[in-house]
Amino acid sequence: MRPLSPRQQDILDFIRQFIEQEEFPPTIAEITRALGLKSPHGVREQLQALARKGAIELIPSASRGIRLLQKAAERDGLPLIGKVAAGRPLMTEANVEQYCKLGPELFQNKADYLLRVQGSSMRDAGILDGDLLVVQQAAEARSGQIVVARLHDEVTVKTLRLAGEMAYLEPANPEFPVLAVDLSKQELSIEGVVVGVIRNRID
Amino acid sequence: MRPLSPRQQDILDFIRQFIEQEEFPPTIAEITRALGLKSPHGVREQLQALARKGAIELIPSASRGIRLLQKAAERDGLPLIGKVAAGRPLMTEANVEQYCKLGPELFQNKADYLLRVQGSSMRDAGILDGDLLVVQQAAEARSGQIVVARLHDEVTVKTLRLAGEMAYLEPANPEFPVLAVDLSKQELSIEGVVVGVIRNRID
DNA sequence: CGGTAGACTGTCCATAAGAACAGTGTTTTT
DNA sequence: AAAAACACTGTTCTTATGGACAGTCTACCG
Repeated sequence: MRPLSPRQQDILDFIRQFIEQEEFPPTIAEITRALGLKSPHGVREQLQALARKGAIELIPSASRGIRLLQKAAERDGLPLIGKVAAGRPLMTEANVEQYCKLGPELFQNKADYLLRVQGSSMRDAGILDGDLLVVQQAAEARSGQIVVARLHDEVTVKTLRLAGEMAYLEPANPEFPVLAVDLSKQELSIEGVVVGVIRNRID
Repeated sequence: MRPLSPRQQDILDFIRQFIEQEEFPPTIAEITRALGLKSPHGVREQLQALARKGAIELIPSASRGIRLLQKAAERDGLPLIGKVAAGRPLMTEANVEQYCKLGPELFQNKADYLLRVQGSSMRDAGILDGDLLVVQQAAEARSGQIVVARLHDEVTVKTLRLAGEMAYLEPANPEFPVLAVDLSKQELSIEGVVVGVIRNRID
């Protein structure tokens, strides 16, 4: 989306806030008054500019015919990725089981997708089989973070430890082995960082 | 709220569906057309009836001035209860830290409120200090369920075990003791059943 | 048996609101 | 230096929309 001018941002912010408060979009005249302008035509042009830039959609001849075109994540929620098909990127249509709405209050807007945990290798970190991990997409991670990583075409969730050229993928369960990766020889790709956990089945 | 007539329910359903699809409420004329009616006045009366019955709010003179009055949980999200003030019921205004929106896809609409965990007595059940428990309000629970219970004016989260007149509140951490309650002598009140866990701080 | 609520048709009015045209001046980009 | 985008004022036109009045018919409820 092309960048918005400050004034266009003002208008967009006002529309957003108005919808939040009133539950329906404002009329052009209401926007005009709110911005302290005297003629509705200026606002009208700005709305058309916003529509051209893809920020909103204008429904012709409909009163309050303004629709915000926010990103899919806000409208449909976060994609929930269940089984991961081998060899394909995580966020593929085929991997998405459903979409889950999650307020931005939790996870501070960091969440990009949800991933269903398979196995109990992170049990001692309070991550159990069947839990949903809240993942922020990232290509890099700091040592000590719990990451979603891809190694030999397999996706795994482990605590990342970095030491020079070596990377260690540590489980949080003594029954599982630590995976050691020599970054100069093998490729380890970080898919994301775990920022939260959701468990919706108790027992 | 007084019961709605079938026709009023139709209209309410249509408004709901229209908002879902278009992101703004319909005009009276649009409702009229959608229901296959020929005069807008009938619809108008029905809308006023719906407003009297508290299902909607009509904003005078505003085009599309219909506001759905659904329950607070749907609009504001679930109340998040942080520290519990002693001696007072859980769901008191003063106990609510904030409201969190959670889609109904997770937790199948069972969630009534969120409760912040204090302490690690349920560690081995994957419930850690600071986690948010998703709680369904209930006065009774089955043996084996993880419950929010009140004992001597103190709120605690434990696994419930029932055996005749005795109730046991079992922690999921060997460092904590099992609480035994003789139901014929002491009162144990169940506040709710844990139906999920949310962790929004990793590390 | 009258009263009330529900479920409409049909007409009319005032105004709310989108759409369009004619301008003005500034800033940014090419 | 010209073109394009930005940021407006001001006016006019049409239609979309809420609001009101006058009726009709049915089903209940006490």
